[in-house]
Amino acid sequence: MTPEVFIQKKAAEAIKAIYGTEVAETSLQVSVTRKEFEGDYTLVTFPLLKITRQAPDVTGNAIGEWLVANVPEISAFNSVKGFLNLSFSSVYWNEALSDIASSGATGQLPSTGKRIMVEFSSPNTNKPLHLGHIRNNLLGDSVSRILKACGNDVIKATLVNDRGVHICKSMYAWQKLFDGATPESTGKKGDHLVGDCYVAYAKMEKEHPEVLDDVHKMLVKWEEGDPEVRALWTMMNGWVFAGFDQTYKALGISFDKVDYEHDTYLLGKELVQKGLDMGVLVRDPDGSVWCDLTADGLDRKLVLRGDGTSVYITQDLGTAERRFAQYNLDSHVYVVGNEQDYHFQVLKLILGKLGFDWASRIYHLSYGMVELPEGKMKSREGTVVDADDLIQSMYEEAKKTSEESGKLADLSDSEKERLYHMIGLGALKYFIIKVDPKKTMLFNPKESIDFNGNTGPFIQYTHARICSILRKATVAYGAADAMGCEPSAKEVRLVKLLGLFPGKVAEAGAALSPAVIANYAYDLAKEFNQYYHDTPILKESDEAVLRYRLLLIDTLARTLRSAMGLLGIELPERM
RNA sequence: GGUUCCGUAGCUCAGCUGGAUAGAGCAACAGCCUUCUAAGCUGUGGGUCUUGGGUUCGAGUCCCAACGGAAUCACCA
Repeated sequence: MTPEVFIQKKAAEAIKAIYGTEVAETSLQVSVTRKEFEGDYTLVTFPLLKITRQAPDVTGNAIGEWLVANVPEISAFNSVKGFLNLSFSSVYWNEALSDIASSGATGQLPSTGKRIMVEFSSPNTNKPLHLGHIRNNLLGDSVSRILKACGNDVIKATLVNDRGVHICKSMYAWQKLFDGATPESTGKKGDHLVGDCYVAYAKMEKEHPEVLDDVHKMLVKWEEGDPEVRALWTMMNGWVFAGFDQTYKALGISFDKVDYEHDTYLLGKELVQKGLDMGVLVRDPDGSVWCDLTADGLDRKLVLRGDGTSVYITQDLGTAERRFAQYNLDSHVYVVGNEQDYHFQVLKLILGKLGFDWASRIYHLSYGMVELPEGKMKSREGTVVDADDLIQSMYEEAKKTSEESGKLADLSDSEKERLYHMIGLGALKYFIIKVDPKKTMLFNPKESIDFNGNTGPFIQYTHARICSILRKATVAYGAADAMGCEPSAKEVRLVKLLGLFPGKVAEAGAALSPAVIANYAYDLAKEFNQYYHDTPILKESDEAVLRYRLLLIDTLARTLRSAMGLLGIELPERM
């Protein structure tokens, strides 16, 4: 039970005892006491004045006195205007720390028995990944971890967009202009080589618009299974996949289930027939099939062309149906940019009309674009921030900063490599993930991502500091040592923060927002650094206090690891 | 034009289901390393929370309108 819920319960008892009125526990407002005031938690008494028919202070004092007299955990109170500030006893905080320490501070919530699929990344195979994809990948990966911590069975899925006009364009340019170049012959990463083909094609089409006809012919041949076109397609996609794998590996991202569009693009047609039979969909005279959404405030939406071929949404309908059935899903999260808000609105509506009750349990995690100071990234204008380049430059930055500090001279080269990668990636991931997903965010390549202040490396550094102390400690300690000390105000603040973790995990899961966890981890790290600055730990002569402090910071380090782990960020023991 | 999202310090961002004097970081300035890691800590300056109404004991938060920005409204994906 959280302290807030505990107070709600006890305050309701107090009101019943004093005023003889039953109030719903959940209607009582409890919050953390602002630091300018004495106390740990605050009960807002304004809403109760209707019941008590007394002035705010009188009401506050009456309830406060009852709580102190009848609830051992509550040791003191003061009432300021409509705010009743309550202090918990040291014993209460010591038990709280003991509980957290013995549970391991993992942030894992009890099982819900639900299975959720999270689809993210879903790249096109005609160009390398860029910063926008990084945001998608990090959000998807982190939300998967968070939903798992919320007690769900999570399946990470991606749908590779490996067929269609876009890849034919790259293929066409390669045939015409690249003289048999391969990743091996050019030393270029496969996805980048294919990306170059795509750029070359765009240029070619601008000068000779007629080449588009050839590309369409190529697409028709692909659909007919023409061996030559298929062989080229297989080869070039292979290059791209190899390149993507490398980038995913560098980002520390993986999938449980990979779908390919060449397998799924024909799905959904049976569903369209079902919709027609149900009368949910209508066929126009030209043979095209539509869903009328005007009653829902939207337009008519095409779901099948007059010639019987699918459009984008057709396969999405079919893929969703297949996934829910095949995996017995309870819900499905799609991590897709907010440019597709309309698409998902339509998708949910149509699936609902087709009679699937799970349609309401489809969630579109709609995230904002990453913009540069000069505006949107445009691949045609060469203003995209390439994922591989960015990861590499973060590594370089981390290496430079670490070498300047000179603290790691005794590490082996491979340990250093690992550490630089961890720090560079930590900086990048945190930078992106700390921002509320739905907001458009800004990235300025000229001011490279910071390593000071509210950043990933700050939290990593805090962790390394704690580890350094724990390494030097010569006494053993355990959860029982939580009881051995009268905690200072700062220690109480830390324990209070530690206790928030499970609630933050739940909040982040409900909101599909890893940013909640990122900001929490920062608060923890910040609070620790202040504590660290003016509270000596290893020099403490009272052994009971020393053990208490070691336990406290150890629990802190564990919580930081768990929280940052949910963001896919590792914390080093030294840096 | 319709729909959706956004607007908080010079810049990048927090602000939980409405609660006390709106918070961090960066940048600027001033301090703190013979003391557990200075990627840190402390302090100073910086705000009519876009604007105007409304709801109520109480609004950055909820409602309405205006202004500003973004996305989308394809027989593209």
